[in-house]
Amino acid sequence: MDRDAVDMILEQWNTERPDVDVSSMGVLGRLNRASRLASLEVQKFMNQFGLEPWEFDVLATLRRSAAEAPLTPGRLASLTMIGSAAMTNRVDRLVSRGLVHRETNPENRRQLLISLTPEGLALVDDVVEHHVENQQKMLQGLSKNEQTQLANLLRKFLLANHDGEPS
Amino acid sequence: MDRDAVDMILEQWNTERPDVDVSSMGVLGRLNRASRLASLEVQKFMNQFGLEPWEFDVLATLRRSAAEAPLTPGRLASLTMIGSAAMTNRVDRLVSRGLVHRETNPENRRQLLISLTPEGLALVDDVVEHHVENQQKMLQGLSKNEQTQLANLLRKFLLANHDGEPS
DNA sequence: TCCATACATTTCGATGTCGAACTATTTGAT
DNA sequence: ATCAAATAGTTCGACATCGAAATGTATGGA
Repeated sequence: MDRDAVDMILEQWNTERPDVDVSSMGVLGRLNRASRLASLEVQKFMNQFGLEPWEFDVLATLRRSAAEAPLTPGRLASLTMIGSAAMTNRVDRLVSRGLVHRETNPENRRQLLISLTPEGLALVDDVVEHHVENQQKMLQGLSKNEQTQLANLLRKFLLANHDGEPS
Repeated sequence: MDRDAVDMILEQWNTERPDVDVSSMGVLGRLNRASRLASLEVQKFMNQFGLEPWEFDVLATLRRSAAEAPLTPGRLASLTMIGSAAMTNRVDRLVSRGLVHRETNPENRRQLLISLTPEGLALVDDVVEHHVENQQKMLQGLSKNEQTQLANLLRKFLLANHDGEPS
């Protein structure tokens, strides 16, 4: 098996601090780098469609939740893992691009309900197909079996570290 | 095996768009979430030592490279995966905290050489020990064997996607 | 030797996020 | 029925990053 940049880093640590067991960096360092690398690729990909990754993130969250009650900014924020202040900003921009609707909930006038416009729906339905194709290209270095293994190990990590969003 | 948040997301997609194979999201979605989760934990951990993660990142990069020629801002930037403009800012702050030294290279006055002060060295040497302990705690949901598998799969992903920094 | 080019770093303007303070609405205890 | 507390969203100021332009230094060919 070939060596990667993290192998070099671990070697440096073992030279400088042989008393410290840095094997955990072999896992978490690669986790970090792999995620960055994938995000960069998604950025390049989305830009081809005139989208920023955060825009797709919101649109896709709305699209896949179609069966549920309409989403509020707060719920959208927690689903996309950002603060509510940032979601105000994101919704602003998506509204002015005509991709989502923002209307106050008549049954609870503290909340807003965010929904896809026909344009937003058509866009996300188109982009998501190409997006998963692009993801498959990123994963083609791993066999289908290895992909499943990787997903399972990451799930285990997530569950062990209390991942999960509030109701 | 228990279900996590990503399982729910995949299920939603399968309901809304059964024509799209979203299994790649099972891998890359978890990769993203796991990395975020780990970064948040590192943030909390570093704050206990009065450090921001980016500060530790720079100090640790300097520390583990001690055997090599001193690092320039540009090299530091590429090793820590940020732009050179951001590294100017980081070094500024670390200098004013007295943790690193910045001096022009007499042999090439375009470059600067960044080095740890005694205070910076002592700090990073202390923190890194606790840091890896904290990382081990994050990984304790996985057996030693599973940790190795995970590292190997991530390495394979990284190599397949041309990770690696310029010389 | 001169000067165009390459290189290393910094400055500048723009962007996106965060936490805290603020406004508006609802809920629940009395 | 009233009002304090809880909830939802927005505004504000601070901060770290980015890409592009600017500055300063070195190199190599004529």
